[in-house]
Amino acid sequence: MQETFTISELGKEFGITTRAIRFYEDKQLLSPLREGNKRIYTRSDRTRLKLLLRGKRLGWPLDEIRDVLNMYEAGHAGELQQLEYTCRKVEESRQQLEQQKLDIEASMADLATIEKRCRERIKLITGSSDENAA
Amino acid sequence: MQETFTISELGKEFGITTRAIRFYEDKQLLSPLREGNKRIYTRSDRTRLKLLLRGKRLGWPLDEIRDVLNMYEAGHAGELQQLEYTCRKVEESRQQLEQQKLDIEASMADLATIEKRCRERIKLITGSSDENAA
DNA sequence: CAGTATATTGACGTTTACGTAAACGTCAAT
DNA sequence: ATTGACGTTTACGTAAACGTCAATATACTG
Repeated sequence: MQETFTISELGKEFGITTRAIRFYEDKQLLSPLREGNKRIYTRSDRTRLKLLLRGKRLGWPLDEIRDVLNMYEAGHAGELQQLEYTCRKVEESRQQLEQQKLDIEASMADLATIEKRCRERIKLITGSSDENAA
Repeated sequence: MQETFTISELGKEFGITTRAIRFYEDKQLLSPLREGNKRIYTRSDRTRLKLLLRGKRLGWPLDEIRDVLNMYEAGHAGELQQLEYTCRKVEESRQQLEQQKLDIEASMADLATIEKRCRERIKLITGSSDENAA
């Protein structure tokens, strides 16, 4: 694996535009190095981006994602206040995830019901009658 | 349980504004009856709203949620085309949910790591040293 | 050295999901 | 008769999350 990446490499890898990546930087979710004025992304930056996109797939707003991302570093913080704050935030996120988990279970069950009904009706139509036979 | 509901009843029950509920109607996610020009919501409408909000907690856009909601009725459809289309859509949604499930597992694991680090550091600070003792 | 590819920074446009206010109707209670 | 709580429509505003130029710089490539 490479040590560093360009913006377009990351864009291709994750299927997003460079505009989006710069936007994330604007919103303080990334802070790549500069070589001249070109952005250089480390493997750590790449990981942050990967985590960011995971958060997006869960429908989280960018500022929440930013907070979670910052917890990774805050876990090493020196100040008690900061550590305790992070702990609380972790709990919040955990609860959100639990709720989403429940929502997923429920949705899955519903989809299963729908699909079953569909398949039964399809079988009824295509199987038994001659209505549409050539 | 009541047979019907007013817009503000539903608003209160689910902690959303009436403006939001009307907006969902505008976007074809709800279609309450009218009594005069006042909206009357049946229990079925209420269920749709509940499912809608579940979709929102999963970060789904409203038009996707609308499609899923419509599957409930499409499951009873008469046309083969429609039934097969619905089946495909169900599969899509199922895959999305699977992906979100994976994302949740991964996020949970990460949060656990962060919390562990935090608690260890906190123990180090509050437990051993006299740095901040009165 | 002109051309192509890749990068940059603005600036403005767009979509989604509502919020907010205006202006009005309806009905019950004071 | 008016006040207050609820409802309505219409219209404009707004925050988030980018997309879409345009103008510019830098680098390599034939």
